[in-house]
Amino acid sequence: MPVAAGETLDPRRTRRRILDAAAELFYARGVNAVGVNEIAAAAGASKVSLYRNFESKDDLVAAVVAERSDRVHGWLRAGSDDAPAGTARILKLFDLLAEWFAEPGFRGCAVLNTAVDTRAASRSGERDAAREIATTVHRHLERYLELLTELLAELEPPPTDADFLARQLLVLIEGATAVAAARPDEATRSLAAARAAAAALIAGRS
Amino acid sequence: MPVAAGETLDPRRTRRRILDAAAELFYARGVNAVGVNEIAAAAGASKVSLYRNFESKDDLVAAVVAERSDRVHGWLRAGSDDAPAGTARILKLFDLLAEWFAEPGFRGCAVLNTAVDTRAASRSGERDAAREIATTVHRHLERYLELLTELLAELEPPPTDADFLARQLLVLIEGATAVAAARPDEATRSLAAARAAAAALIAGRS
DNA sequence: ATATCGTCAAACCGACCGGTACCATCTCTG
DNA sequence: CAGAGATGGTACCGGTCGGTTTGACGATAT
Repeated sequence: MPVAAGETLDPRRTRRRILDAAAELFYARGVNAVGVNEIAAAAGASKVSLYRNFESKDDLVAAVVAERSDRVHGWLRAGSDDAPAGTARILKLFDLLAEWFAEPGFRGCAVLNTAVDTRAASRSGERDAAREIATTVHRHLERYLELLTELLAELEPPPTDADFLARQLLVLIEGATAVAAARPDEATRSLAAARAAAAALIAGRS
Repeated sequence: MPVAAGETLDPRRTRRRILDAAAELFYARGVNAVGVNEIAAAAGASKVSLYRNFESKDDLVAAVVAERSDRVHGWLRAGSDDAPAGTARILKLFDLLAEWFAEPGFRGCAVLNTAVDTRAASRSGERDAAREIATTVHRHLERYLELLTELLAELEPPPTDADFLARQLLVLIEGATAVAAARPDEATRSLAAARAAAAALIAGRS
């Protein structure tokens, strides 16, 4: 959820501004509750420019969620490799999430929220963009598993059931995110519980 | 997610049919993707009847989600008290969820999904119904914590940190639900991971 | 038989939806 | 300077949204 450091803020590039405005509005209010007119206005762009850069609203949604997934994972990887390898590095992920959850505009995992918003379309394979969104969601979770599996492999001794343990940690992360989104006032408590559970599971690995 | 046994199926009561139709459509496609016309048609009722029974669409949504929360918790309590008290009864919750996740129309937790669908409205306290929805979501999670705390108290010896442990189990449950909703093909695996994590946390309680 | 109640279909309302056409403007490149 | 391309403003398209109105129909109870 952090603003990526390396990206240019407003180089007057229309597509960039539209993507940023859409990401913010979609995250705050949901894909279905935000119209293209409002996105264009918030981006300081015209609707024509929006449709010159994106085939459709669904296409814009797909682009936004893909970028969001990239940013989340880039942020997690960048933020965790400071910590010493091993258990500390895994628990650092939870500390990073704690920062995010405490931010004012926190509304849960943008990727999974978008999956919920577009749940109807992404099933029966109607639109290309809808399927693209579903693919991004799948990939988002898989990248979580990849990251967790890598970090688990750094343990000494490495766990024999790294895949299974990684999935448990993923469930803890997404569970804490979902509960925290529904109860922002208890976000810190839910994340602390998840972090402690992660530590206990790692310590008791087989 | 089961059909409640004790309720009359179709006693020609209009309000009942509207609630059932709305619940099904909302769950399958999301609150924002279903219009009142479609709900009335699916219920075999007229739009006038819908608006005689509910003040607004938001009011209907609030009624649907409240009923859903009741049904879920009634189902979990009824299904778990068959199992012997102790660890088995807690793990029985995960087995019940496993059945649910395997059903064809599974789309995640209806209550949390609705919270995501209505995330914009339920914040700034605009509509009464929107706040009612937020309250139902809060209560839904609290009932989870109450149930888990009760079941944990039955352990021998009871855990000293039952509240904290209950929150960990809640995170596992909702995490597994969220991940399973995004990846129905891996729903069973995610839930198995959550169940094993729950067992480990309970076994290692302080 | 009359009155009441809930129901129905259909037309209708203003607002907004996603998406497009048209044209004036601006800014880069040559 | 000239031309090309991207941009923005505005009006517009058909369709759907949540919600209301009207008037008739069929019960049920007095």
